[in-house]
Amino acid sequence: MTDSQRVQAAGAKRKRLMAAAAQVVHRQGVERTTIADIARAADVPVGNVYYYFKTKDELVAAALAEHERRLQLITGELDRLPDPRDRLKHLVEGWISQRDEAALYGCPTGTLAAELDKREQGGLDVAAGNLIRLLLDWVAGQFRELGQPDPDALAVTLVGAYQGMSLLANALRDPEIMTREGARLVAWLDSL
Amino acid sequence: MTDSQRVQAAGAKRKRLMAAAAQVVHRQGVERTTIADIARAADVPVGNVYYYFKTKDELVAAALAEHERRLQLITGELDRLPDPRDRLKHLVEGWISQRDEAALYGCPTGTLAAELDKREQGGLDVAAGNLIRLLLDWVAGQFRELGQPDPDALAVTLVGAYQGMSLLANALRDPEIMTREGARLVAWLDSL
Amino acid sequence: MTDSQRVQAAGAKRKRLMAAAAQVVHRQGVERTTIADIARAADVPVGNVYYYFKTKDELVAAALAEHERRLQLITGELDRLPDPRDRLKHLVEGWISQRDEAALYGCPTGTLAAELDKREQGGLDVAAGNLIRLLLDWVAGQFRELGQPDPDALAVTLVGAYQGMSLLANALRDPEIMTREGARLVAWLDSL
Amino acid sequence: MTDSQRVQAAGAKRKRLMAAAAQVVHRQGVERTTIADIARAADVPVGNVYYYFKTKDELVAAALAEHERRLQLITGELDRLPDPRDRLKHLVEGWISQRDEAALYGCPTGTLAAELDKREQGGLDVAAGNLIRLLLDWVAGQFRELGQPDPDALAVTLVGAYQGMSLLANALRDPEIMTREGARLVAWLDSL
DNA sequence: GATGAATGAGTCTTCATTCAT
DNA sequence: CATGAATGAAGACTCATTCAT
Repeated sequence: MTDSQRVQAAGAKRKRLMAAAAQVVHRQGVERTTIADIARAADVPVGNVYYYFKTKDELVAAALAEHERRLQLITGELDRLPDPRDRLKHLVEGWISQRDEAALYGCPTGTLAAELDKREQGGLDVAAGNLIRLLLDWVAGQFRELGQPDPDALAVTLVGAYQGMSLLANALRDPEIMTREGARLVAWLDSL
Repeated sequence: MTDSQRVQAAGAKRKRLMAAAAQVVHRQGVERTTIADIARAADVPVGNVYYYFKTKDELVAAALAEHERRLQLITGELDRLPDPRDRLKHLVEGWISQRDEAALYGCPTGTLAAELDKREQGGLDVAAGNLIRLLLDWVAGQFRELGQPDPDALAVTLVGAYQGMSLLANALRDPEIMTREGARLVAWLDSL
Repeated sequence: MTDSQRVQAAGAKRKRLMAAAAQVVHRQGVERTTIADIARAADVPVGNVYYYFKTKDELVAAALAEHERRLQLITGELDRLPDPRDRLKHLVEGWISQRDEAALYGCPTGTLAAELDKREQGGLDVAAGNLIRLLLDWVAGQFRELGQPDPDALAVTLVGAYQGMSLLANALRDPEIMTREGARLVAWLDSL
Repeated sequence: MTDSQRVQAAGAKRKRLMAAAAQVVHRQGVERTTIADIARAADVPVGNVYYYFKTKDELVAAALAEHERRLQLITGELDRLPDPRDRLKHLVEGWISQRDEAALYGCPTGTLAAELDKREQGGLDVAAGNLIRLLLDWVAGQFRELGQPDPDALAVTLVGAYQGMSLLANALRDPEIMTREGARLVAWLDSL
């Protein structure tokens, strides 16, 4: 193994841990997830996890960062579309396509934020809030480009609707809620 | 102390525990709440809790039942209004009036459902779903009375919006989100 | 078991833990002593230790308190002697009588203070210092009664000599150092 | 880099590790010092430490050896003085000049010996004892040259006083104890 | 029923030591 | 020799649950 391969492997392990943290925490929640769970999912010995993340909270922060990375990927992709309305509609369609995941585990960011907001220390609640704000800001930017009078309020409405429908789909174990509400949102976007 | 007084006292203790469970769990989340936390809030000795609730899960179920009781109280009150549209508008205004609580801890039912849905066993996830369904059904009933074509879908939209705005208010620590989105919902109800 | 017996038993367990903490910590040092070691010595299940002492540091503080209690016992006993010079001489003779213990584990208070002073947080270093100050003050009081011009300095000399001879006896594993240095101190006291 | 330079560099690294071990262990104690602490202080990668010292105990032994080396330096220097009484007085004055260090961390050798004597295996306790014996023997030699009847006992008294005053200065965080007791020792040496 | 105390399984975290290159 | 990474054996601490009166 050459040096660059080793560095890659090390970076790869860190990435595996981040992805595993994001996935396992999404499925089980922060509090019900043990370091051992994440280690197992990433195929890393427990003791070794601490080489990459000094505390469980750092792993949760890494999960948040992973979700942020994914959000950036998605919005980056959408930004290539010329029409902001199309961007928003594709965003909603992406949500709909994740309906089964949402019905099983809810929105990754939303459920994480809800759980972390129960904490009083550590600042992870703020980090989760910032992640949601990132989405809100991007959405507001699209409404602004569309010439809407109050883009921030519209962003809250759209993202709020997403969070609400994810929560209901999850609570009722019914992915079709995502489909129906998603369709309504697309129609609403078209009506603006 | 007579027997009936004792029974009353015992019943009172049970009620105190349910109310404490509902409150503490709302504030701290299920996993971060210990039996001792609830016992302290209810002013009941720890060892005694188990005479009323055999497991922690039963206490969580009791918290759910307490929220159901409160929901029944609210809808029962609203049912006295002659106009179903008014009932829904008052419901939304009630949500707005709870904005500070929502910004601090989110919607009691929604955050509880989100957390319990991460579980695979015990059936508490179903119980939480049923509680939300209760609200959905009542809301759908109002839309039905209003002669709306798809009352169930409208109920999902309204309750989803509530869950979403609560989550955002909580994540961003901004109660005004409740005020603004609530106003939008009232206007929407008026427009139907 | 009656209530008073139960209270006694509970108090007895706490005392057992304090005595065990004092002994085991003296023998093994703070850092090499595990909670399990103390629990075993006190014949208490590990988990139960935390009912009485919330952290390991509290157990160490309890060991310090135990040593303070013993010091109070000793000085209280010595105070019954009419002559302050006799009190000091008996104090030294007590040290000599502990020579085997000293050769094996050093002075309980001194070794504890030396170890705790390596810490930066927690305040246990200060507590250990206060314990030593207690002995210093009592000794200074005797010198004062004897009409000595600088009782505090003499106390430092006497207690310092005790700490030094304990450390040397321990390091060289030679209890006779206590005997010889003790005899010198007694002669010195007589010469004042 | 030539071979001899490499050997020199390697030797330098070893020396850096020994010095770092002596310093860090003095400040933090053996048990609270990690290999990583020493490696960092010596600016040596952690994994590399094991090429020089196979175990942590060997590093502690190296710290002892470093203290022995320093002791040899000091006594070697003092041996150049013609008068053994002067040698002892300078020795004491050296202790006084280290008073701030003593108040913060105690006597390096004494605290190390006290901590190592809590161990049952490994022989480090014996090594620490030997180091102290080295000092005792040198001091006894001076008293012998002075024609004192019991030089060994006097050495125990002098070194014991040093250990005691260091411990008290450390426990009470008061360097002036070193100054005052040191002055007393100098006067005592003059009176012999 | 009431209560303080007891129990032990589970979790996070640290760190000496070893390994692969 | 050099080095970052790997490993696993502890150890502190928590807490749901049970027990003895």
